[in-house]
Amino acid sequence: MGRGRVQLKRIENKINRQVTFSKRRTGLLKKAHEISVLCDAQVALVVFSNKGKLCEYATDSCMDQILDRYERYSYAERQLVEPDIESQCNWTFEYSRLKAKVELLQRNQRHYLGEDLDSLTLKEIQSLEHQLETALKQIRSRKNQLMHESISELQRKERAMQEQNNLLAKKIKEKEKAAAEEVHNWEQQNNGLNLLPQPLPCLNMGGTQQDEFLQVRRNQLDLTLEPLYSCNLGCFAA
Amino acid sequence: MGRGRVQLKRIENKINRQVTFSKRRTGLLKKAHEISVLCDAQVALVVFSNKGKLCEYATDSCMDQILDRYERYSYAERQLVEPDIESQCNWTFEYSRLKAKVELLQRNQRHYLGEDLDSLTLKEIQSLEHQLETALKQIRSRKNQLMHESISELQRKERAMQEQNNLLAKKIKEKEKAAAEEVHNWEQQNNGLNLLPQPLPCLNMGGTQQDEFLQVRRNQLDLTLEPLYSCNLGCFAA
DNA sequence: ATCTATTTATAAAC
DNA sequence: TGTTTATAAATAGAT
Repeated sequence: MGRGRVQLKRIENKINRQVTFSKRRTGLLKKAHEISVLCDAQVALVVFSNKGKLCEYATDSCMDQILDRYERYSYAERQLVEPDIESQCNWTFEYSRLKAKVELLQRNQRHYLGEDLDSLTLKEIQSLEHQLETALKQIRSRKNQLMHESISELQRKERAMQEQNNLLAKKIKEKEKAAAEEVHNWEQQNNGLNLLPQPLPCLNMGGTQQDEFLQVRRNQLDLTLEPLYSCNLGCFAA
Repeated sequence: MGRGRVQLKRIENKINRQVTFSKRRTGLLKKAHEISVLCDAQVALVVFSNKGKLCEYATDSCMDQILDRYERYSYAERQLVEPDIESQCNWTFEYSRLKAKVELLQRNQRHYLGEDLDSLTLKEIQSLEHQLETALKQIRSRKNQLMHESISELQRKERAMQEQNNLLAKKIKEKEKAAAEEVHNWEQQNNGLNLLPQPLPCLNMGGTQQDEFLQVRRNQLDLTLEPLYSCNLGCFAA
């Protein structure tokens, strides 16, 4: 929307990116609010600009409530078997243990994402770098594998479709031939005696009769082929 | 947008509301994705229809990460009010929520370390690769910073030590000079008369007396210098 | 789901 | 950031 068509691709010009961000953020928040009101939906929207600035919208300003609901909803999906059963007495301990674990994991995660590095020593940083390099190698290897698989699959499909196309082309030819023969029969039945005396070129015949005949023949062919073409297009469209 | 102007007010007709919801939800998700890509922003969007159906969008499919970031971001603001207050009754829920969180974090961690990749789609793998590349850039940048700091620090130390060395060298020279003068005095006091008649070369004198004297002088110097050298070495070793 | 008339959103320019 | 304007997109209502 706007004077130029827009490509879905990072805007490289920093100024433009910032301007567009600002405008679209406004639009996005507006639309979030609209759907929330119009359709009675509960919406939570969190946006971090690439500079890290936070901007949020939540229906009725209940961000936490909605995120809680979200987590409940998605945890329910993730959790097939819940543990429970822990005896009451060591819950407190278990709970704080888990809490500590979560904090540690989150700290690590931040490091894996290149955040919060100031707390690390040079040695730790180097180790982290090495870990991520190794990980990246494995990830790229897996990516390549998946891409190769995807390519093979596509090639397989391509071959299958090519075969199907050939088959369809063959069918079309057969139909054409059949139609041509039909016309031939029709010629013999209706013009047989008239045509027989003229097997040799007759230069002064004038195109009229011949042309008319060809036109009729074409119309027949067209009518015959039309359903076939439709079918073919249908196959491609599917 | 559309044939009629729209009022920002709950659509009462249930059918229309549902249809509008469906259309606008699509639009909203699209716009969330667009701003995310175009402006390099991180977006998390959660929508519950009024029937309770969940629909979500998150940049790079990292909903949990973004919500985590959000919580960290807004945690600072909340910290004043939050903690305790949970009544016992929802401990069970809290506990399983934490447990699920731990599992999720561990799963992510494995991915960040390049393990357990088979469960990811190509798209997810690519997103992971991109995340790690970004992280690695930041990590390397931090590493460089630390190394530069380290280098500067070492250079500073080097300069300081150089100065100290110069100082020490100067002291040594002074000591040498002092020692030489002492010797000179000693010569004058003890050998003054004997030496005066021999200012001219005496080829047959034999080195004994002179050599002995020099040896004594050296010992004096050595004794004087030893503690100084130790100190100096101590500085380098530190 | 598909089709349009219309309203909105927004890219570019200032 | 705010305003303007030409244009692209979204979508309300109809089918």
